Amino acid sequence: MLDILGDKWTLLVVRDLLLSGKRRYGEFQSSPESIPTNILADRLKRLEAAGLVKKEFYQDKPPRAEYFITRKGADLGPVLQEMAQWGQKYIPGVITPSQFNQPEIRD
Amino acid sequence: MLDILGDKWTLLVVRDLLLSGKRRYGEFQSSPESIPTNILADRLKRLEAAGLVKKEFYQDKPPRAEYFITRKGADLGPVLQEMAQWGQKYIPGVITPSQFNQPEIRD
DNA sequence: GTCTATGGCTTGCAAAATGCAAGTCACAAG
DNA sequence: CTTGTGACTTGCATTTTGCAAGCCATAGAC
Repeated sequence: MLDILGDKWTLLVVRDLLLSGKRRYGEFQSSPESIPTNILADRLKRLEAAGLVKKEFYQDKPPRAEYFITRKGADLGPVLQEMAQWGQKYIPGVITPSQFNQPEIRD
Repeated sequence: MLDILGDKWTLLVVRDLLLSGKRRYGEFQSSPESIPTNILADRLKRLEAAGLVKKEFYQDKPPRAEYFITRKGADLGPVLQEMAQWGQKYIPGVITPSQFNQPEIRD
């Protein structure tokens, strides 16, 4: 399990998918933590391989895709929420969004 | 937050402290995931610096210490439990101990 | 006394992962 | 036909990891 999630950037991508409703490459890149682009590509691949994320093309020329969270990935919600609470309590300046959007799940 | 926890080995050490009641260097080393010894030393230092762990010497010659979880560290319990549940559900062969021990907290 | 073991680390170094900048590819707009 | 956008890939220097070995103090075995 920690082989998949034991890594800063992976969790961040899952968080964006799950709590912020981000779907596109550019949206992930624009997160304030500014993930390096090659790492982002790599993590999306790994997450897809691990079945936490589904990649779907919404056009062919040029190929453009969106990333959706799967049920398996969405079930990490409680973990992220607990982490958010902990961060809120102990780390000054953590901003937890007051409301989460409910992500669209695709399997 | 992920600066502290976004790393496989750190979480593993916290888990051992929190759920398995381990306190000594050798006990952490003997976990089935077999953390490299230099990494272990480094993570314990970081955890102490981050205030999740307290190091206490129980003898002087030779110096021998035990590591205790702090309140701050113990509050990660719910996160670990959620992770454990997720792992149980999705990763075959994860063994969750049927009972956790209640850790001694030192601040 | 000398050898071996134990606990808790540190050191050296090769291998892997990361971070940054730059390049690519397909198209769309001005 | 030059510029821009989105989604990546590539190259390479830096950092982190993993493995083995070494070290230090003391306790127990012979």
